[in-house]
Amino acid sequence: MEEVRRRDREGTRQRILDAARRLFADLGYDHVTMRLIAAEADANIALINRYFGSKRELFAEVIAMQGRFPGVLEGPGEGLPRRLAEYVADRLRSDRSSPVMAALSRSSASPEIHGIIKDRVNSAIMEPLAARLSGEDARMRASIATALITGAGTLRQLYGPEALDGPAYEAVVARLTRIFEVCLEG
Amino acid sequence: MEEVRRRDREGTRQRILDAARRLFADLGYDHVTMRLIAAEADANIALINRYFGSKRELFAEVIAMQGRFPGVLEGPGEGLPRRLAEYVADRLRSDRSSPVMAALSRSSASPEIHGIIKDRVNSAIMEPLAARLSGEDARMRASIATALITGAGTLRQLYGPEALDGPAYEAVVARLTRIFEVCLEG
DNA sequence: TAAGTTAGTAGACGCTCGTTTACTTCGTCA
DNA sequence: TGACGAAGTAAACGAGCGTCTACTAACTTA
Repeated sequence: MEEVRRRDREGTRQRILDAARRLFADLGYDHVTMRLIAAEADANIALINRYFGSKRELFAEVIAMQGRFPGVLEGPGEGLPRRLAEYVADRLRSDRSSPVMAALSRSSASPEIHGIIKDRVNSAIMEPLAARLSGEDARMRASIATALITGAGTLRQLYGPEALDGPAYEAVVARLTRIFEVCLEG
Repeated sequence: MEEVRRRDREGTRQRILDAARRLFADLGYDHVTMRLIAAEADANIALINRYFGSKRELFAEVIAMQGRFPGVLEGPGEGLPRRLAEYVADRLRSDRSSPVMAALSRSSASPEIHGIIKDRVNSAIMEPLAARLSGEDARMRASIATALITGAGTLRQLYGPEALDGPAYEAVVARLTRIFEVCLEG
């Protein structure tokens, strides 16, 4: 009954990348082991380092994949607080929406990859957000918004999908929209 | 020149506890090793488990120590947003103010201590904060405030003490105060 | 079909982790 | 003074980690 494995370099590479993205998002950098990635990808552990060099470089490649977040920053400026609010509310109830952001906030305490995370937060959130803001202290306001976004991830991790299960989705979005308005206005 | 160590059970226990509090706040649960705690406390590694049982139980004892945060929630209700804003602004510039909170947000991805952290966030922040709020969705508003507080810790960890070094301290506090007002009002 | 390239595999390497055991030394009190 | 309890110590345990090497077997090409 043993299935004979077909050789497929690109396919195997992709399976490893997919498994790593899922696991890093769920568990964070430290708690994902090479053997766990290999098992989840149904691939041999030695192939991970052959295709990606090291665990650190694999994480860097996962993080470099664009998540959904860039979509939030596009579009008209007036709807930005609302789109940020929807993004945060989505993250709070179902996690799967942005695995890259989840991996970022779950791995921020690992010194080995600190630079990778900092660069990605800078280039994907902080800088594009600050560039959209006018008035003084644009970077400060962008930082507070970033804190709220990442904090939502931590909260979700702590309490699970039912972190905010009481109120209706629309009430959460409305509250967050007003907060982001106050946060971002010049 | 070798100093002869005096036997001092309580003193050694306290040195271990202090070292653990510092290290857990700086590095998070996973990246603090028993040997690191022993070296920082200038104590033998075997004494840690003799006095505290295990690394996990030592962490629980560190977390159970009351930090400065309860002071924020006391006092008149009208000044609450301002006090929360000052607390968050303090955390963003100098870290030492609340080691327990720092340890919490830096260890939130460790499944081994998930229950400890969740219980502490609940009893020290979420529930007392929600109890102070009137109107509907008190818990939702408390959760958003908690997300902002913990997110500030993550930001601080990512960017260091200069996370918000541009603007004046007062400007940061003013902005955060307005955000917490919008966040908490019924 | 034979030779060469390369995807895939098994297993070990050196290291660090939390924890534990066996032991030594200090201090106290009969 | 001598015995005993306890504080402190050194070293090892087994397990898990990321990484690497030697090997097998599938596909390609001449």
